[in-house]
Amino acid sequence: MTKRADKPITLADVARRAGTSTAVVSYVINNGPRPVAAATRERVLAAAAELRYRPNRIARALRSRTTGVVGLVLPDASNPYFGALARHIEQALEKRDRLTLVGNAGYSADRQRHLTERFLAAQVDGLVIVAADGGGDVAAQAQAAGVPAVYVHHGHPGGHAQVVAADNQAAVHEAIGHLRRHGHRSLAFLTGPSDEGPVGVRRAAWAAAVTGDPDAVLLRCDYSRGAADALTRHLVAEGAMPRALITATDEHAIGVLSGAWACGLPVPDRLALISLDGTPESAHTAPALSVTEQPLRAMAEQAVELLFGDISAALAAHAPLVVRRSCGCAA
Amino acid sequence: MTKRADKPITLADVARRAGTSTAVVSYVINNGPRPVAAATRERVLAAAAELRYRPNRIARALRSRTTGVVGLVLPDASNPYFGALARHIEQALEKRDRLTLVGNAGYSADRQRHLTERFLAAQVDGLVIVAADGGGDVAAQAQAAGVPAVYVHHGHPGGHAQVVAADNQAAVHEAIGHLRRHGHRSLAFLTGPSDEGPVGVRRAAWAAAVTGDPDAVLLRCDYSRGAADALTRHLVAEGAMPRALITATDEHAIGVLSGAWACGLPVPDRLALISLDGTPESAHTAPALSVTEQPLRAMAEQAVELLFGDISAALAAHAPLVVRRSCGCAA
DNA sequence: CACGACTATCTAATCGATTAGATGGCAGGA
DNA sequence: TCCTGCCATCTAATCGATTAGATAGTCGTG
Repeated sequence: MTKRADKPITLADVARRAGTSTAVVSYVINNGPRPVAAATRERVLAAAAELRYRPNRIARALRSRTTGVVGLVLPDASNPYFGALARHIEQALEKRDRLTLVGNAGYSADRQRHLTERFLAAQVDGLVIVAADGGGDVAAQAQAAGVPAVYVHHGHPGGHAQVVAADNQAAVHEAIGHLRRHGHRSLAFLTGPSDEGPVGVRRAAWAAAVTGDPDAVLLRCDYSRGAADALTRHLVAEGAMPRALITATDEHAIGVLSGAWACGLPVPDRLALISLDGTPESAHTAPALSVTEQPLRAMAEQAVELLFGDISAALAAHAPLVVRRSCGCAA
Repeated sequence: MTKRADKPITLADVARRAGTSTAVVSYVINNGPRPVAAATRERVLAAAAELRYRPNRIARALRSRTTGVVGLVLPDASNPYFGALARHIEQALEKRDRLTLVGNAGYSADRQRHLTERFLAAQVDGLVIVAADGGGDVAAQAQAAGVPAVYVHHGHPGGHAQVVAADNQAAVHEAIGHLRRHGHRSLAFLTGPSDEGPVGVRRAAWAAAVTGDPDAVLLRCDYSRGAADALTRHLVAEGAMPRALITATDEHAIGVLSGAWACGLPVPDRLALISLDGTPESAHTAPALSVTEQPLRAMAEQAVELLFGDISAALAAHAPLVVRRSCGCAA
């Protein structure tokens, strides 16, 4: 990266121009902590404007020990669920005048730890962690350094950091209830390879609700459209495709839709489908997905409030059932 | 945000523990600029490890005038195209040991400018700008402050910042050629409300290729699935739906697919479709979209290389045609 | 007219890491 | 033995903003 050419304007430059000390300039810029005479204030403001002075937040951060920057650890921003969540978190932080440092940790505990370490070195004021299955307790790592941290979407079992998540159990019950009202008695469930995190909660809620049903099938594949697509084609070819399915994520649901289309399996006529994420994606698939909609915005806002200590505990937000076409309801 | 409780370990603490001056500790931590005796180096390293010393990058930044942080200005991270691009950019920066500050400017020139201002105050070492239609020339704003900046996806007309974009014109030609080989003579084009940026290039390339064809229809709607969905339903209801369509973005294509499904219009039989983005989304729609695939990763890497001065000009990257189902080709 | 009580400003220490210049010690050559 | 060089290390200035403590003016009152 090319070196910056001209030296930037400093507080001292403005002070010189306005004929005051650096202290009064600082008082003017920050409206305090001491008052400044109106006339002087004018001169300072004018000088700052003329020189196009821009306060150096790094210097301020060094002195005040707070950077106004919050770190956001994500699994993968290109997954629309996490992308949307990230966007809402960034917005909630922006509203509080904080900047957001992001990092994608993928699904690796190591990279998660490494990223957190770098954020801590950068002196972030706080950390929002969107954890994937099986990471370490990075919030503890941050808290050991005196930096507040909260989890969103997925907490660390045994850790004592706050966690913001939707009420997944209620969501699953709504989905199951709805499909049963459509007359389905046997409900399959498609989830990821492990049972950690909110996805595990979802699976457990399903399992509890279908105990006693010998036909209740548990399917698993990676969290990707491609994997769900392939699995669907395979099941259809084997004649083993269930008639009603709940998917743990939209990625799964979209992959199933794609596989079903490729096999000529009509949805919802031959396959009723409800997904448990409800990202904005789900409204415009073919057919449109019925979902329980994770309140991403509310979750993001709660996480930030928690981080700032504005609230002391997160409420499990309700994930309402949004009925569209894939469950079998009419348009 | 709660204040941090215990005072952090500083270089001076390590020096005291190791029985040396702060200078040697610094030399050890940074491997230079002066050599340190092996025995001393050991002692310093040991002391640092015992105290769990973590260098304060803010202090380092103040002194060295470089923060190791790059700002990334996005329109909207929850749009999967931008989300995926953001992810690749973050990764390319990470590879060079830089942290990424993100901000979503929406589609507002004002918020774009505001965000840039904040990034500059935070002393970013550089700026990667993914601009939406109609923003101001924020790269110029950065360069005036001596901070290098590059545009990705969309440059600013008249600005003299570097721009990384795919070869959209070639992509459009490939798409048109492919649909013509399917026997379509009349090709419609769906784009956004304005003709700025790469989308404008795409539209212009289409317009040039279909001059003389009185049936070539230009359609416009907002960059959202919902808008494209609604437009499609409307056109089908009016009997005005074209038989072959190129969409400027995947968002448009997905909306069209969704609308077509809802109207019972079969794709590709009654509507052949090619989209010009080719995000990962497009592989798992129903039916799978044929696209010209924007080389997001290559674009992200070029942008970062450009920012660091590793290359002096961007090559318009090729956006290959990926044939799937929506154009009418068989699986 | 002088003194306390303010008000408006200035001076200078501070945050933590970097690094040029100063210093001390030891080896080898004259 | 003394000097030159070199190596390892130390001292202290520096980056830019913040802010407590010191210092000038100003006003009112006894």
